[in-house]
Amino acid sequence: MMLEYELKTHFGYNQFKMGQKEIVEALLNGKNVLAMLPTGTGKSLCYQLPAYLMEGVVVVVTPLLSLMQDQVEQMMSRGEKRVVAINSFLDRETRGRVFGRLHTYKFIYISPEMLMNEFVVTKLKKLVISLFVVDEAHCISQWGYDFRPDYLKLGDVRESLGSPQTIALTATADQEVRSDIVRTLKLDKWEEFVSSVDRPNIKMVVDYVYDTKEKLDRLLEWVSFLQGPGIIYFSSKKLAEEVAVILRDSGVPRAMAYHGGLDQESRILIQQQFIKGQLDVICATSAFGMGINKENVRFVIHFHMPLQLESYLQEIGRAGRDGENSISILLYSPHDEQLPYQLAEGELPTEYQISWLFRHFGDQLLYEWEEMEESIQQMGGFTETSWRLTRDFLRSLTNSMDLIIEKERFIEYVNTRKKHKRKKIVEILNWIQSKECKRKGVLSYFGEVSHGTVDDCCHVCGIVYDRYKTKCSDEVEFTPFQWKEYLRGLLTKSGTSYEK
DNA sequence: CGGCAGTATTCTACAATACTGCCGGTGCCGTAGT
Repeated sequence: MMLEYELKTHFGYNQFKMGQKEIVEALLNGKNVLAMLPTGTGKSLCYQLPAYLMEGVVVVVTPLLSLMQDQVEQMMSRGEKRVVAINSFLDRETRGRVFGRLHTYKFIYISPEMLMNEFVVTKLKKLVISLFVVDEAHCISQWGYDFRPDYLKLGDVRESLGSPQTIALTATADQEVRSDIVRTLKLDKWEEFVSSVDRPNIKMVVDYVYDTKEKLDRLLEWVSFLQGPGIIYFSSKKLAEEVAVILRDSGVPRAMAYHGGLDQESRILIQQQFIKGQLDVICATSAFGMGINKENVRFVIHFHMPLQLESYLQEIGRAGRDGENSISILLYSPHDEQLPYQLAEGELPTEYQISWLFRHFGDQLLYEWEEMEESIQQMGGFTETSWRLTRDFLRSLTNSMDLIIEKERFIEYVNTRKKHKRKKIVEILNWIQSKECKRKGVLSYFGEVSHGTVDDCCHVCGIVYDRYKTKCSDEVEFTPFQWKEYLRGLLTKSGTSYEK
């Protein structure tokens, strides 16, 4: 009753969406919360509403500056002026002003990296923090160990802020990731709200092809067959660009590539054009997605397999936000898993690189190596990510440490991480190659039981492909599984099996 | 693993083939600031 009134006053809604009220109540009862809610179900309301009923400021940790910006603008347009984003976009002058009147804000959005800054933390300590929010909390587990290590230190920051009441929000996290989040943030008592990851309106297809050439042919067939708009995911920026060109040259003029190598301006432009319906197809890398709210995406195609099932689920989850039927297609050809393996390994230094480092620099690693950083990275052939991990390790060394022992410890850590990454790839690979219902496979990975299948579920259970056929063009006839016969013929002849 | 670019090779000179080595995805921050 009471809460509905507040909901109406602050947000203008008459009632809560599924799951929101319970979370709000738990927060108002002083509990820490880990909430897993599907995207588009109003995650931000879960902390914004309680914020108004609590004394003090809300600190929101967000992974992307663009998300931060979106949130702030959205709140401003709703009339909430006491909101600020603390990030590297702030020029010196604004920064000074912001810190000068920090206590006047109700919502402070901030990146994990900024929270590592002592000055920032000192300032935050002086405030009464009613709620500490970690948005997209799966980033802790997915990025924290190597890509953005500051995510892993959020728990320490939280502690130094006096362990304020906390809510971690995410859309996709299996049991392991959820306990990772809780452990990292050092939540002692917490309540979990986990809703199903199943999206019955998104149909799942794995399309097994013979090689890359056939994969490209299949991709073009699918794109001309399927109703747009759609997203095609690649693990290569170059290929994403190339396919966008091919599509534009072959009857899909409104296709563009999107990846992290583009400058900020083009990224925003392409994203906006897609959202506004001025583009039909986006050829993207994993850079595309977080925070993109487009209702009517009709298909998601994976040209390359993602590095883990969580990513897959998150990426196909960008389809069918409007609840309408949508289709996801993963193209798999034998040995495709090699690319994920390579990418995953590139995040970590090899044992050889670590040994080389110790052999060549010995005691220097305790003191004067930082001046030679660049050349060490170059000479040792460290990737940007693997070097950062190595560098953080070197920085943690002190004079009193035994280098041999520390080296072994580091190698062991790296091996554990490597094993974990390989396991993730094996899991998605097993799912790809399994002959079971695809939905069932994904759900059981997330610890859920499939609630029975409908007629239109996945390529194993059966799909009415014509439902996803493009409506605005008179395409020639398309037989979805004709290629299978062709493939079978090929394989029988060569005697190889693509399922091994 | 597969694709690609650059170089080497090849039965005399242009153009095709072979060999070698490398690459492949995600994003904060940076200074000084009360």
